[in-house]
Amino acid sequence: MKQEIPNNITNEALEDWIVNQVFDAIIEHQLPPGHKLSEAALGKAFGVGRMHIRRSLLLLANRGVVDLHTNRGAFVSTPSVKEARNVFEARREVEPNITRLAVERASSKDIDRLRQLINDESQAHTVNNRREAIRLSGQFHLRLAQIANNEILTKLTRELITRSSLIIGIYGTTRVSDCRNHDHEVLIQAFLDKDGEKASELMKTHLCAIESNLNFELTIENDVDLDTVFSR
Amino acid sequence: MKQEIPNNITNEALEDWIVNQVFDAIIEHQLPPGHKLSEAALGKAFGVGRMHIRRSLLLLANRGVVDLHTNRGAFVSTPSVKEARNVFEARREVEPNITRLAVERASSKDIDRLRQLINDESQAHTVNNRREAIRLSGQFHLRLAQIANNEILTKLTRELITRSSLIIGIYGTTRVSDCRNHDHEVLIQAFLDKDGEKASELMKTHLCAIESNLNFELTIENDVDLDTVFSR
DNA sequence: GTAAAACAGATTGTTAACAATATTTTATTT
DNA sequence: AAATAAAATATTGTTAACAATCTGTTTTAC
Repeated sequence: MKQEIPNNITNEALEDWIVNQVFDAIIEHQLPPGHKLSEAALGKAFGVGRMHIRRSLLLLANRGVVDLHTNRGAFVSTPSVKEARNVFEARREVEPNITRLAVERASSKDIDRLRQLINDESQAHTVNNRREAIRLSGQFHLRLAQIANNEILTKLTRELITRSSLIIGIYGTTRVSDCRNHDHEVLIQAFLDKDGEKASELMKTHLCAIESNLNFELTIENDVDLDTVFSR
Repeated sequence: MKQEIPNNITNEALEDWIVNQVFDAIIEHQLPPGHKLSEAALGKAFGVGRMHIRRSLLLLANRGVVDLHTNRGAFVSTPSVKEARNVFEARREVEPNITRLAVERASSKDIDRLRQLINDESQAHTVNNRREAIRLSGQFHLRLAQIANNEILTKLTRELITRSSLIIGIYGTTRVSDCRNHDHEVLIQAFLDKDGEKASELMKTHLCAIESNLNFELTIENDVDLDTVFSR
């Protein structure tokens, strides 16, 4: 059973789409850390040639989601505890400042859309959609960078979010984003008050809270059938 | 005349090496912004197959150094004024914090190596080696992230430095890094005093100074022979 | 004479076969 | 029976040929 590729997809977007599919599967614990990603199996699962798979794997490696070993192939990355700590330290150094910028530059429409993201995330939690909740939580942080209106900062943030999502997906406890939902709401208030300093502080403690809820005990998973993972 | 490839280079490093060669050529104004990078010409210049070239171009595109257009090829990126502003805004938001961390974590040996970099940069200026001066200036900033001892922050910084170097290479006035050399020396003093706040402030003003020395009037260059550019 | 259309050339995108390397299985020896 | 060695299998890396697309030129029509 091969995955259905969306119609009218451009060549360039195809590889991005594959990248996201694989990434989501990792977040959902369907592809455990260290799992071998064979080119042939992926190609068969997605119904595309090896070339596209190889390019996608290169992009995934560039994002730190998989590790490439010469002549041995690609493996789902297993972020070390140290790397996880580094990612959150980086976020603590970067995102509070971005949040301050975002407060300065946010329109009322921006704030509305932030609120919408919070609602969607809440919804995902009530239906126990773990992947979607993690994704939306990341989207919230990414949106802040977009509001700050700086493409470079947005790209940096996206990289941090990607790594974070991987880490939370692997090491996060089930309700980790749930108990944080309130943080996002308080942050909204700081936006309404145009209080950049407050928002910056809130973001910092928010990130500390997320990190403190990680659990670094790995669960070993069994065999995986790529065709099953990528078909629905 | 094809470029000589270093002996005993591993497959993986080959593409990184090509990436750096192309990047250097762009910094040195040998490859002007907007210039078409044909796969065949590059392959011939480096004496490697198209596959390696295509992978290198993908990596360069990922770094924002070249733009890829489907069915049309790769072109040297022309950072817009807006993008240049964004890069420096991003650096102002990120690097002062990294500098503060670096001050907290720097050993006396680290400080010595920073001083060495400043000397090398000075040397490059005296012999009018523009590319080397830009590279070393970037190395100084990168070293700060390494001293902060966080691989993620180091990677983010490397991306910012890469984009910056491209921008300075294209828009920078000849003596831009020269008059900034003193800034780096003052920064060293803050390191010796273990004054993280001072260092953070100095970094911020330093970055503002660099940005204010950019000149956004493009000079149009003529034809380029890749074989000549990449051989010496 | 200008503009549109058709053609020729060149360049990129894709596929498939081949080569090199790693992994697994089998066989042999102690 | 365990460990090592050798062969078979499978996987990745590379190359080259082919297809699709674009670019520039020439031709043709108005």
